[in-house]
Amino acid sequence: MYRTHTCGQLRLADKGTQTTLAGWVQTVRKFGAITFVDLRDRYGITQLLFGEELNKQLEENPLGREFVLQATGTVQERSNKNANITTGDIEINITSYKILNKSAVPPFTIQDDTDGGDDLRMKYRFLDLRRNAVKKNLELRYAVNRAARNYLHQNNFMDIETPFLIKSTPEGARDFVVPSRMNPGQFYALPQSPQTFKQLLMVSGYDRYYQIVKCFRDEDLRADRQPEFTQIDCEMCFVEQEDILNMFEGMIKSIFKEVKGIDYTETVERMTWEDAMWMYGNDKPDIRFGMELCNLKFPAHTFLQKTSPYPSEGGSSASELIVSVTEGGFKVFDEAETVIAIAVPGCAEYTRKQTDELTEWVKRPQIGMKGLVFIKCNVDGTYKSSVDKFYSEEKLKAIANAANAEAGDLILILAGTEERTRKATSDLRMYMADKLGLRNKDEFKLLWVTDFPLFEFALEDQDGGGAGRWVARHHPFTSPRPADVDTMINNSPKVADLDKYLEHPYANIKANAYDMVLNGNEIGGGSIRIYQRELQEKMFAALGMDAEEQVHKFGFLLGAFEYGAPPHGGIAFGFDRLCSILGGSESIRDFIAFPKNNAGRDVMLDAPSEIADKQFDELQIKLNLKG
RNA sequence: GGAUCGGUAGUUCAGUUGGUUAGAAUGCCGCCCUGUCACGGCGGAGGUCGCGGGUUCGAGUCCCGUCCGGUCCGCCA
Repeated sequence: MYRTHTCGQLRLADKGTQTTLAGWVQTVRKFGAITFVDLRDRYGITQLLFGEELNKQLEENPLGREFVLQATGTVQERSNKNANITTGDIEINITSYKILNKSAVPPFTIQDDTDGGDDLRMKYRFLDLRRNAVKKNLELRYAVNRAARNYLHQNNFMDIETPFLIKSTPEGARDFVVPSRMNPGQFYALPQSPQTFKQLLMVSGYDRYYQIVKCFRDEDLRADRQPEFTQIDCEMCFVEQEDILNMFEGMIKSIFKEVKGIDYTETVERMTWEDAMWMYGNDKPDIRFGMELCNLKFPAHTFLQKTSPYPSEGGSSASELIVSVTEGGFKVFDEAETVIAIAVPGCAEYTRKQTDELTEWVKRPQIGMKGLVFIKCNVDGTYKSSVDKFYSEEKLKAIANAANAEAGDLILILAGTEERTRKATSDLRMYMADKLGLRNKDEFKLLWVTDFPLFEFALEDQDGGGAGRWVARHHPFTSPRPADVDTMINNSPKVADLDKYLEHPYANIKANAYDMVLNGNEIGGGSIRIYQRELQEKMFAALGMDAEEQVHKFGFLLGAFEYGAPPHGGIAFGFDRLCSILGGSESIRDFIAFPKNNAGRDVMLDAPSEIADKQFDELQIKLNLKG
């Protein structure tokens, strides 16, 4: 037997117990005739005391950091206790020990505040995983996994595995492909999600399915994006959107309760995609704080005209103004497609240096604005702006009112083309919220965003000269809202005038789809699916697939829909991202045991790598590298 | 595909206007120390300044290229 207890187990109540521990040497503190050793395992750290005799043995055979040690002795009370660790009241008076294995000097310290950089830690990930900080993240991940499984099991969901070697259907993200030796010249694809399989399982009558499953996408990475990632993938039969939303906000609340001890009792807020874009400029708004967008000027885009929470005063067809900003002779506003303001609380005292810094921030290429207009709403009721010579104090006050600004607030205004300005204002809102500490990582706020557009129109040539086509915003199996089904069936997807694609009936079709948003992050998304062959064919056709291609790519699904496919829908949660948000981290890599770097490489394995000529021969594949 | 920041001791970093032998902390090695827990004291070793080229009397420092890493945009149904 290697051990009788773990290094996190023994307490003062165990005084006098004979024990054998096994673990890794964290530190060695030598004091002439006695030596203290901190022994670490997964469960904690226990102090070992080597007395005079054993100390002599240690001098002949010294211990080093990360040596694997087995030690036997008696639990005794410490004369100086350490309140920082759970075993701090006791130590083990060692009577015998054995070095089970030596260790090279590790390239960085195995401590919470390690001296190792990310690069080095990833190369020696097996050492990094010994650190408490990383271990806690993996423990949290396992807790989320358990909580999700418990909830889904209690609600009759059944875990069914689906294949990883499947068919390539390059609709959305790029597929990772795997050559088939037995079928030369042919390739499997790794699943971007088990989407079609879970729908087939619904056709098969497994009315509540789930899987915590790896998915693969061959796209460029980010701090919160990995080429292989894990989803909590779910599907249900005989449900409407409402049923799904209720079931899965239940799951998230259950996870909050079990993992974080948080009673999330309030109803999860809901918002249409149009409202989200209008009020936050973003389809995954962080609603823990205000600073909603104030739309001072905007083009006649469809989504803006319908749900404006600020009813326009009369309004022309080109732009509807809450407060006219086109009367002051300020060219930037006069010529802009869109002008949007936000009121930043309590920042009216910003200095010239600080406002200049904000201007530089919005001018960065990633944001891409040409400048920033500000209005200071002074505490004494006066207004001071960077456009004083164009606008009267009354006008500034009107803008401040429209933006819900209070005395002491700083109004920031961006102007430019619709899409860019809306996104930039949204980014600026998040940036200011971070600056003001309004994004507390221990505060959690959920939101359902619903009624996404079913289609997006993709111009193949950015200058507008080339062709364009409809693409599915969610995926091609998403059903339209019941109210929009007829619009879809009765209209041709053909767009005659590319400049006016927004006037095509398809641009207004909304999907029976929903995203769950947590603190400004999309943590899950799903939809009610199409389950009739006719509608699915219409959808494929709208995306530019002719009948032959449809059968070639998705014949199995269309065929299945002819044999009693039930109404169904589902959702998939980004498991890694959910864990990182619950753990208060920006990066999902911290919650993955063996992550890839931002070039998709595993720096520990040094993968991907070249393969042997023999392997190419067996696959009958030849390389044709460019450059 | 693009933007941007970084690469100097095992590690984390500093290095002035281009100028003597490239520094600090920590880790490592040796000696001392019976109550430490970030132990302490004394001493020591440790460098192809990512790589290649250029400018210069002289380059860690300036220029060009390249490789590696971080972040972001595009992309991610």
